[in-house]
Amino acid sequence: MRMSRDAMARHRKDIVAAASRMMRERGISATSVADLMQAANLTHGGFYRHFESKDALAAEAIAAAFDDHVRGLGTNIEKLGPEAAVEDYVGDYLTRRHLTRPGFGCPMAALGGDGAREAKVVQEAFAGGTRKLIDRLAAAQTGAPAERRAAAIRLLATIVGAVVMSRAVGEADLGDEILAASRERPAP
Amino acid sequence: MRMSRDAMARHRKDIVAAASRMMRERGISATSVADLMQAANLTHGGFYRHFESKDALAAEAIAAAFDDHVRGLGTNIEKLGPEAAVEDYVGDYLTRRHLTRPGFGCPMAALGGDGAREAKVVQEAFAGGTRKLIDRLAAAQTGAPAERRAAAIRLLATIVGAVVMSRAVGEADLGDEILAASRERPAP
DNA sequence: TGTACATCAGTGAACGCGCGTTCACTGATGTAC
DNA sequence: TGTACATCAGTGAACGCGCGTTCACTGATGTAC
Repeated sequence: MRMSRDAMARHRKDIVAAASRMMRERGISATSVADLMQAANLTHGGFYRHFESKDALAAEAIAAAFDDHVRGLGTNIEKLGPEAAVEDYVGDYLTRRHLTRPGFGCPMAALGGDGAREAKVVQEAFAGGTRKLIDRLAAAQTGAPAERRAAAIRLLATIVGAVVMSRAVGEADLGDEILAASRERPAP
Repeated sequence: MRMSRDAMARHRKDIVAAASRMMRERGISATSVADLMQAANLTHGGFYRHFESKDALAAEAIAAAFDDHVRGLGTNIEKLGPEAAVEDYVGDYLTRRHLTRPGFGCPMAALGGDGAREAKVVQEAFAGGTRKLIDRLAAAQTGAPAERRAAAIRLLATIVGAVVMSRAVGEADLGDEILAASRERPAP
């Protein structure tokens, strides 16, 4: 039956939230419309009242994941100051806890590999989210202002690569070695 | 009809080579058995005379991709010496040419994201290949011997992350900025 | 070395299954009066 | 404010499609004699 506008808006958010988490856990194509609608306590038939296609939802889910991720970093910068916040961010990023809970972690580490082969609308969500994340990290960077952005990108590349590799190898010892080596940063 | 042992061995290699390239281009699950058998000039029905399952082939294809990749680096080390070879390796890695030809590039950058959700046998192939790549890079590293392995891992993480991010955003300008920033290495 | 025959690599149709998407239907919501 | 009714969010069956895997069959290969 017809739902109230409020209920519909709530359902839409539930679907995006379920997709944001489930896609980070399983990958985009391995997340079926039926599964995620069930996770949002709905049936799959109603999906197309909210989204034009699965791709359109994927784009929104990824944008939402980046927004959540960047918001966490921003909150910490306000609380701890830029230097300590970045240190915290990297420290949390390169942990076994992050490795094993991709649904709550960095969308680039969880889905960046998929992104290369996704529809343009999905890649645009990656681009927008990545810009926001780089901007935040660059603003929190110390060192010569002209170099802050490049340093932020390099830092992000290192931790994304470390988590992708650690997850791919599936071996606790090799994975931990990769995390540990990436945690040590060479003296600037 | 029955094929000679030589023909069968050739076909097996053709299948692994086709899978190694196609999986890096399309992802593991998006590469269908029928498509890759066709790429190897065979029909899909014969697949199971060679491999127990698609997962078993994926593991072999990834191991082969790492072997090719590591062999290229090793050849360069012998030709140019460790320092110049690593510089060359990183230079080639962080190029638009590498971005756009994943089928011939680093298997970790192309498939690492998929690896997190694959069967154990596939993750073992990632682990084996990653160990070989780290070993080669570490041996070619300059600086304090105790730090060489960690430095190699950090370097690898940075370039893998840079390529994953560049491919995911799909935008030439942002992608190029990520490559360029990752190319500049902070003074040691 | 020659021959009879068992083996088995490759073929192509078929299997069950899950996918994204569509659709007729239901009944509470929102609106026009 | 109350009422009649058009709208449409959600349901669940159905659609065509491609997937990994299986199987009966074919005929060249490899082997036993």
